[in-house]
Amino acid sequence: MQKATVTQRAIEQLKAMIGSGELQPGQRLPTERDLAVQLGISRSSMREAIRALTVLGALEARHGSGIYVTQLEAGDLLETFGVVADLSRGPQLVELLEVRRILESTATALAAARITRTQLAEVEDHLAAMEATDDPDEILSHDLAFHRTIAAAAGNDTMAAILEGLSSRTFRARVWRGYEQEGAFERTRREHTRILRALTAHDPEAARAAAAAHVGEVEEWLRGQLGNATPTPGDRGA
Amino acid sequence: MQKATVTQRAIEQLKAMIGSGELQPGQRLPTERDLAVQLGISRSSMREAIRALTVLGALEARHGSGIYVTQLEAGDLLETFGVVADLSRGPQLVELLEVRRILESTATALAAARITRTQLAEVEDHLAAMEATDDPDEILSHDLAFHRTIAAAAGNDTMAAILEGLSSRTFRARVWRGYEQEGAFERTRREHTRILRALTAHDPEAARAAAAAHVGEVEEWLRGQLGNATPTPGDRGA
DNA sequence: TCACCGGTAGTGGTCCGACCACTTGGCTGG
DNA sequence: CCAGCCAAGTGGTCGGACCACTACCGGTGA
Repeated sequence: MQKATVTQRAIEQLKAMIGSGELQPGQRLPTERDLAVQLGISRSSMREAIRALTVLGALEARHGSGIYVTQLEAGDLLETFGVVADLSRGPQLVELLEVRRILESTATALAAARITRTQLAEVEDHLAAMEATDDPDEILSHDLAFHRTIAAAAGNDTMAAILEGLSSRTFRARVWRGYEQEGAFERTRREHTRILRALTAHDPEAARAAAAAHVGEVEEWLRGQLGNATPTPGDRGA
Repeated sequence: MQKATVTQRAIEQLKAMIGSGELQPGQRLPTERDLAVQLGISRSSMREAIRALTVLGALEARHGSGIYVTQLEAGDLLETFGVVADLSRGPQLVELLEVRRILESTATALAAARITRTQLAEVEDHLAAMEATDDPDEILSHDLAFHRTIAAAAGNDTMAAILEGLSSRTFRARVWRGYEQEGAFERTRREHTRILRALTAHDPEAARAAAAAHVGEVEEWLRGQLGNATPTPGDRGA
């Protein structure tokens, strides 16, 4: 471990400082120049280390102000999860959907037990908004909000953040481009309605089943696409 | 979107090139200097962009050789997940364990249905090795391998990679330091044995229950710790 | 007195050019 | 023919300069 690059070591040191609590959430770090001196490296290398922790969601650099530790909450650290979904291809997309199915069904079940009247109304609004427009972008947007609200109601922010990454806009846009063109719209509408009904009835088991079926539907469709000669979005043929 | 920093834009461009398939897995990129010229930025900024995609697991820089696109497999891209676990604190650790419980129980259930004789033997070996030594490090090591082998047998590499991150060495070491000191060893042994029995019997439901109970045990313990005054590992008291 | 505003010191962002460390592949000499 | 050396090319590091932006402080006028 002695032969690691200088930058890599700087990353580890910063990570250790954050992990050990030496650097508290929200706290401001010394300047890039000072940090570089402290760790005995050049400012260039220091900047690379900072950039690394920035993309990981642990640090945040504000131009003209300074470098700060994020709140280290689920949303901050799991933002990179969306990148994974964006760069995944072919069979891996199916695996991701499988993970989503597992988590989403559980989250929906939890939500059924815990959801408040206010949250329930919000879910209903998004469902209504989906049916009120023809603009695909807007539909997708409300679809995402529909599931996001449910995930939030489940009460586990970490799970919600992961699901957010697994449903990121570009990821879904890629898959849905083909999916919705097969007239799957009506089916999606029915599935969403069933989920909402289960939530309203506070019936976890029904909610779990409805959510699993909903995601599983897309999953199955995508699995079928992979067998075809027609290249699936995100599947760059060898 | 026009006002983003130069480096940030370079990151997006590289990401887009990979996502669109313009850059294939394993392919070698132009040199840093050439890339900088292509995107019209300095080499410093280009290096930061490359560093960013390197920590995300999308690129790999080999000193003296060049920059290459990774295979973009689950293991490559989800490596950052371990960092999340390392930097999470207090209540967030419980949420992570909850996610792990959900995924691990499902993975174990899947494994029960699909596991081969060879894999089963491997799981058994790790269990035996755990009981044959007193060295905590070695025990933890075989414990991780025990679950890793099961996750692999489930047949979903993406899920296995996520679980790997959720069980990363430092994460578990932090939690276990206190956990195992409460004589939870014997209980862990019993739980592992029950999991193995369910796998051997190819009984998914029993496997799911055993795995959920296993993780849930630690989860409950940690939840209890948070209420105490005694600072939990990873919980830097305000 | 207080709100406004201009300036200014300090911060991150960008660029440049040089040199170092390592890999690779070809060339040389046995 | 092969082993070993050597040189070109690559990423890694460094230092310094300048730009863009923020935040704070002081003066100014109502």
